[in-house]
Amino acid sequence: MESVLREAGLRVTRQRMAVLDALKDRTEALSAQDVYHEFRQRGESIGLSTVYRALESLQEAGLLDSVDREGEQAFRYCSTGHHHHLICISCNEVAELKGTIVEEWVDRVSQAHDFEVTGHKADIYGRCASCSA
Amino acid sequence: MESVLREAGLRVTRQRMAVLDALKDRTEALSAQDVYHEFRQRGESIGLSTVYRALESLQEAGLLDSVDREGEQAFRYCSTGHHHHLICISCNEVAELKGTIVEEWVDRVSQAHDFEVTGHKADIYGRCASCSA
DNA sequence: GTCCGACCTGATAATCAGACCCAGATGGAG
DNA sequence: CTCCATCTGGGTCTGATTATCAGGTCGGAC
Repeated sequence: MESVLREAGLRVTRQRMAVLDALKDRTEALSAQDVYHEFRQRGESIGLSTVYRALESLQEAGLLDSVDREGEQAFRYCSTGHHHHLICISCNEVAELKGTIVEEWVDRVSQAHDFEVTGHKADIYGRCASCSA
Repeated sequence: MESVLREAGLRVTRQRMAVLDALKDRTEALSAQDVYHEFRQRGESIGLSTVYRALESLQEAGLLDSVDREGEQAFRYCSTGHHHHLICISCNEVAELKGTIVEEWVDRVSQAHDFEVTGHKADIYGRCASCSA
């Protein structure tokens, strides 16, 4: 686990490991505020700024994916490689979607419009099976 | 133009017409702040809250589409009917993309995951032909 | 193991989009 | 023309995120 941080050129600090731990083995997306409050409730001390920075650098390192949530950004520990998400707006559960259909669409339309793509969003929002039951 | 507002059950006010005018005949997306400052520079008086409210109701009425911009929401006057966008991050130009490939993908994966879809995002970001030149 | 500089942390202040409030203004139905 | 539900403005509030900066710590060099 530490090695991942090292490989990303990040120092291994208690806080970064703690943030990574908070997200590892979870399939929901948590916002910086969520993570911060979880630590606080558990009595662990960490600065809010640190949580924001940790999440940002872990995302840049490719360890976390971020998903848009009404007015805030949430993060999920995801497999490497590009993919999309199925996001439950009720429990924040996020399922990964592999596949290249979306990318093919992006390539096709961007070429047709002579458009230089820098990124795309393709996520699905709704209620997961257990929440809609 | 007024009729569109009426049909949407909205009163026809100077402010709403002005906001609609500011976006009509333009292919870029403008944020509430953008619209507000445009009015101010032109010496026209309008409240910021009013701009937010006007954009929101015009969007609900289906006259405007909104696109995500780094940390803020921007609006574009679009054709009716569901579609996606090609968004230039340099000049805010937004092109409409018709087609159903994305919708088919959404249907397929949501059924496979027993997921009740409430919405999806599928927009492409980059630089338009003239900006990347 | 010790040292030191670069990087990291945390508390607080600053920012920034957007929501809220409420008194006053005004569409538009009758 | 009247009336009132709706709309407006502006000032305040909120909540997420970023900036600042002094002090702390990681880890390569020795």
